[in-house]
Amino acid sequence: MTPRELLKDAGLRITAPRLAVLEWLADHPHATADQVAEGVRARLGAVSTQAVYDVLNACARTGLLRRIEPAGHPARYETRIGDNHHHLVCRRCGRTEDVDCVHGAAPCLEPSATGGFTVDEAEVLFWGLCPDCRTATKELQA
Amino acid sequence: MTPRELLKDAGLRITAPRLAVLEWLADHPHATADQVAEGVRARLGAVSTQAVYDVLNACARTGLLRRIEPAGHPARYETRIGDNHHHLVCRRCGRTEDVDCVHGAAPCLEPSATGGFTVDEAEVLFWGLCPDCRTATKELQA
DNA sequence: TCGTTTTCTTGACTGATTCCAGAAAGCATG
DNA sequence: CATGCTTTCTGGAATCAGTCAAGAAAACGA
Repeated sequence: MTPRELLKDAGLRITAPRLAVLEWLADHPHATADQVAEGVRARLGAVSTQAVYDVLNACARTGLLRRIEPAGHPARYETRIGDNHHHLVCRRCGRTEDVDCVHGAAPCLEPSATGGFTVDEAEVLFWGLCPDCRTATKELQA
Repeated sequence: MTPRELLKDAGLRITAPRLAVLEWLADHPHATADQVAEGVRARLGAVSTQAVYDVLNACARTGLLRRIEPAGHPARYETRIGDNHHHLVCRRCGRTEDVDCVHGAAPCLEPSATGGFTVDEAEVLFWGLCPDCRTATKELQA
């Protein structure tokens, strides 16, 4: 589906900032709001920060985008949705990559005891160092 | 081990704020920095916010405390460490509860492809609504 | 084309957390 | 049990990601 169709189906108005955000994000997964704003401005010229946040929030709310919020790092967004995959996050730079599920379909999706909670999502985050940061850290220590 | 011994073994100086934080947190798991500060002040009198953050960071760094940072909520701390258990977080109020691992020892600890990352932790967070917030939400809708 | 509704702009604001400089402990040593 | 070095605490300013609010501008159903 094109971004245009996606917006329409989600009941959102079709605007230049929205199209630009969705298109740019399709080519640059796991980008931060800041990076999205930069990318969108490169295409459209001036776009307010607020507009970018509005678009990201509206799309995340309607399921067009998925938001990942790794502890200690700004949120990142991706257009790959619908398949519950997980993420690999670099502790140092926040770089994020997709990880498909190991144990088949839905791993760890069932907590052993919900304590009365109504669970609607299981989030799995793998923490570590990306290749670049590993190299950088080693050099620091040497 | 007493808080005193824990600090000593970790190579941290034994100070009133540190003892108070560890003791209070042992009785109040999953507390936020704010709640910890309040609890500590109730015992010791004036303690700066900064001191509380310093203690929490120092203890988290040396492994005496575990920090949980649910997206959109302030960080929470707990003294239950060493057994890689997971958490159940309420989307609405941030209330956090422990969840033991379903699939035996280390579930989902192995991503299918690390993409060059060095993984050192697998974090699993279950999102949902706690009993109180579920009730509150229902009432709102009614 | 019009009027309603949503979205965008600008700018101020918030909440959690960190940075900084100096004062006040802790503790290994003599 | 003094001494001095080092870590920690205080107080206050600053940061950062993100939100709130009011008015202007654009979308789209009729």
